[in-house]
Amino acid sequence: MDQFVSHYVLRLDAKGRVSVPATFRAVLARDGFDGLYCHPALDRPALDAGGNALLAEIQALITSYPPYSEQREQFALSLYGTSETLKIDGEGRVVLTESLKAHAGITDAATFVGLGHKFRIWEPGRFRAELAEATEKVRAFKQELGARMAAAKPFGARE
Amino acid sequence: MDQFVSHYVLRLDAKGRVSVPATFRAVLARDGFDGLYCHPALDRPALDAGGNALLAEIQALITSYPPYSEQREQFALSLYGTSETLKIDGEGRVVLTESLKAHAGITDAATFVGLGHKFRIWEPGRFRAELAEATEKVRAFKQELGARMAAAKPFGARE
DNA sequence: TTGACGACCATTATTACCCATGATAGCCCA
DNA sequence: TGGGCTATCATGGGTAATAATGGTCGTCAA
Repeated sequence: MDQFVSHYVLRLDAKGRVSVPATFRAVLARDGFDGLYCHPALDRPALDAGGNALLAEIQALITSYPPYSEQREQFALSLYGTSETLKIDGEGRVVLTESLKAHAGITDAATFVGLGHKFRIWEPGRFRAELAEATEKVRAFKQELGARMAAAKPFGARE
Repeated sequence: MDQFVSHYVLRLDAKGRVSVPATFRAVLARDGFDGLYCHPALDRPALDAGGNALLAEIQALITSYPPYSEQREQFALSLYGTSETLKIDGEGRVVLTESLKAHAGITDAATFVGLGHKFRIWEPGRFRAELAEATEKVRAFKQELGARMAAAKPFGARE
């Protein structure tokens, strides 16, 4: 598997260390990124984290705006400027910086959530609320979902 | 056969392991997926499971929404975030996580139901009820279908 | 010199891996 | 065509490996 899936709740120890889930570490290793790239999510009290795939996505977003444009400067600042490259120790743990923890409201535990090419880190209580809300909205979309899938692929299509 | 068909009731052992039906394992092997991709069904107390075909379907759904859109983030969260990639042991068994079992109400037995490119896992009692209800609806629908076909075309017409 | 950080080592619970058994179904051969 | 033989499957259990977590001890820098 080369995607981040599932979610895990892990605790921070007295030194602020928290284990990156072993399955996520395996994806990072395959991705070839040494360490963990991490930055505050743009519009949520959570952290985006990942490896080269996440970096590439950010780069694509920034370079989609012309050089020296306001948007480009602002995206570069708020993404690159707030990013951290965290070291992963021999046991697979990282130490989140104070500003990262503050943004997400993380104190003694963190929920790691796979989103495919990247994953997100939440304060567990906030994550439960976010998941409940997203699940609710996704259910409401179910009708549209059927229509979209029919348009995207012919019936019975397989890979 | 490269499709999941038929249904099987299998028991969980004391360690929470349950055998994936041998015929389903054969389909997974052909599909090339190592393990079992599994997530709670969106609008049913059951689990969707499968291999690359299911993963590709989910990926197609998510990427059908524009990057950074709210809908894409919500689908990614409620699908990837709640998914698990379960390992299949040497005897063809998996252990369902607590959250998966809770969603489906599975305790000591599970019904595996083939749905073509994926299959569904139910608590056996709930599955019987679901099947009865579906059968009822299909009967009603078939009557309507017969009436529509009769009205639309002469006898013996084919495409 | 004190506090933060990195490199190790320790512990425990869970998980993955291995072997064993009973039942069943398919097969071969008389 | 009946009878046994064998392969496969579901199931059960023991053990080794791994993950998460906690702690210790230097080292470097403020």
